Amino acid sequence: MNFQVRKQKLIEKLEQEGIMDVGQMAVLLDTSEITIRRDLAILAEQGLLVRTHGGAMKVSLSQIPVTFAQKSAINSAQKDEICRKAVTQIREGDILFLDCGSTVFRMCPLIRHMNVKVVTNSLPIINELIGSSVSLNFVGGEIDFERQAAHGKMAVEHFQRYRADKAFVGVDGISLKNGLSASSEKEAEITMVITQNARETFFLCDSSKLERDRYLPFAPINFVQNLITDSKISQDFIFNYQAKGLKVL
Amino acid sequence: MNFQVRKQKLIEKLEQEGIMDVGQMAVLLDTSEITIRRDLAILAEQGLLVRTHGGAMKVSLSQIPVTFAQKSAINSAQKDEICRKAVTQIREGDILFLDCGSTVFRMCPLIRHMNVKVVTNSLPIINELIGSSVSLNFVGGEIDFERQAAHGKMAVEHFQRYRADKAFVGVDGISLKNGLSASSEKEAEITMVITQNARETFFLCDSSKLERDRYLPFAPINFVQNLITDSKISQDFIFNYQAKGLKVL
DNA sequence: TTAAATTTGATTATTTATGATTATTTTTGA
DNA sequence: TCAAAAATAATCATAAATAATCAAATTTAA
Repeated sequence: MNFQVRKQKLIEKLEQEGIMDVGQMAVLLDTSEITIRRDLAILAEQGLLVRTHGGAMKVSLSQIPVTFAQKSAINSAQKDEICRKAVTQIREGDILFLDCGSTVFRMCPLIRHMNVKVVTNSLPIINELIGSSVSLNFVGGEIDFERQAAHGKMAVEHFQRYRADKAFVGVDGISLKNGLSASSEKEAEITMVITQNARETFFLCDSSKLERDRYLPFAPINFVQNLITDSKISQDFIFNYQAKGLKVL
Repeated sequence: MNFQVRKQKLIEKLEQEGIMDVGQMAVLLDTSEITIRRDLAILAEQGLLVRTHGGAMKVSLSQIPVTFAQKSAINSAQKDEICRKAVTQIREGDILFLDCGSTVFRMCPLIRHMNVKVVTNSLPIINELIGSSVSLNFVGGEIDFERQAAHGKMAVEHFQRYRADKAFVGVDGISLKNGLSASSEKEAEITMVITQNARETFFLCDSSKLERDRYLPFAPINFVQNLITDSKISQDFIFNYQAKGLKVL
C-alpha cells in the first residue's frame, strides 16, 4: 500500500471517526506506526487534518466557531407538528422563500434531501442546508445579529428580483381584528415582500400566538392564503379564520 | 506496440483498476518497466493520471475534496503574517470589502474588536464576525458550497451598490507576465467588482502563489495598488513588482 | 538506401519509502 | 513539581523504485 492510497483512506476514515490514534491507523492500513506518523506530518502540513499527541483529528468547523443561539427549542413539539404539515405542501423542483423565524428554521432537517431551491435571508437556514441537496440563494443585506438574518433595503430588493412557488413565513402576531402584526418594521417589511413575490404563502404560527397582536399591524388577515398551526387550536378559531378566506391546515 | 496504443490501454485499464503498479503494467503491455515509467511520466505530465511511487492511479481517486476549513489551515504561518500586515492598514470607521478566500478569512480574529463595517460574500466570515463589534453586510446570491460564499449576478450587483474605503482580496495567481489570474470565472468576476468599487485594494497572496498562473487571467498586475505577502518573498520579486507600480507590503 | 532521429532496453547511480533503534519531548498521575 | 510512561523525533540501514546514461533497435526523412 503506497502513500497515495493511505492518504485517501486516512482522510476518509478520519472524517467518519473525527479522531483516531496512531495505533488504530497502523492496524487499519497494515503498516508501522512510524510510517503513519510520517504520513500524518505531511497531511497536517497540507492542512488536511490536525495532528494530536498520539494521533490526529479532522479539521472541523468547530475551529470556525458557528454558534447560533437558537431559540427554536421553545414550544418544540408544536413547531415540529407545524413543520411536518408545512413540508407536505412542498413538491420537488419548487422554489421556496423561507423567512428567518425559528419555526421556519425547524423545517430544514425535513427538506435537506429534497431537490428544491431555497431563497432565504436566514443565516441559520443557510448553515443548516449548506452541503445538502437543496440549492441555496442567500438574500443579502445588513446582518441583524439578534435575528441572525439579513434585512434592509438590499434584502427587500433582492427578494423582489425573484419569484417563488411557495413562501413559508413565521408570524409574530395574528388576530381577526387587526390582521397580521410584527414586532419590528424590519420583519414586517420582509414578510410583505416575500408574500407579494410568492405564488402561495403559508403562515406558520403555533396556537399560542393566535389572536395575539404585536405593536405593528401591517396587513389584513387574508393577505396570505394559508395558515399552518398545531392541533391545540380551537374549532372556533378555525371557523372564524376560514370565514375570512384563510385556509387552515 | 507504440506509445499511442500503450497510452490508450494504460488509461483504459487504469480507469477499471483505479490503481496499478509498474510491474503489472509492463506485463499487460508486454514491455519493460522502464518504458512504462517513461509513458507514465508523459501521461502524468498531461494530467491523464497521477503518478505514485511504484505505479499510477486514476485522477479521480487522487482528488480529496478539500473543505474550507482545511484550506484555511494550509500555510497558516504565512497567512497569519500576511493578515497582521493587512490589519495595520485598517482604520476605525472604515468600510471594508472582504472576499471569500481562506487567507482573508484569517483576518477575522484580528478585526473582531474594531468599529468597522464589513461587506462580504463569505459565509465563514459572517459566521466568524457575527456578534462582534463589526457591523456586517452580507452580499447575497447563489451559494457556492465549495467556496462557502455567494456568487453570480446578484452578488455582483450587490457589491456594485456599495463603495468601500478598502478591499482585501485573496488572489489565486499573480505573475509579471500575465498579471492576475483566477481558477474560476466566478472568482474573477467578484474580484473585479470588488476592486472597482473600493478606493484602495490590497491583494493578499502568500509567497508560494507568486509567479504562478491560473487558467483565467483577468486583469493586469497593476490593477490594484497593494500586494501584501509574507517575508519569504525574494528581493528580486519585490523590485520587479514595484517597477510595475505595485506597492509591496 | 543511408543518415538522422526516435524509441526502447540494459546498466548504473541516485532517490525514496519504510522500518528498527535510540535519544528527546510530551503527557499524565502521584 | 517530579518521575514514569507514552509518543515522537532523529538517525541509520535496507530494499525498492526511479533517474541518468549509454547502446541497440526501430522508424523517419532525405
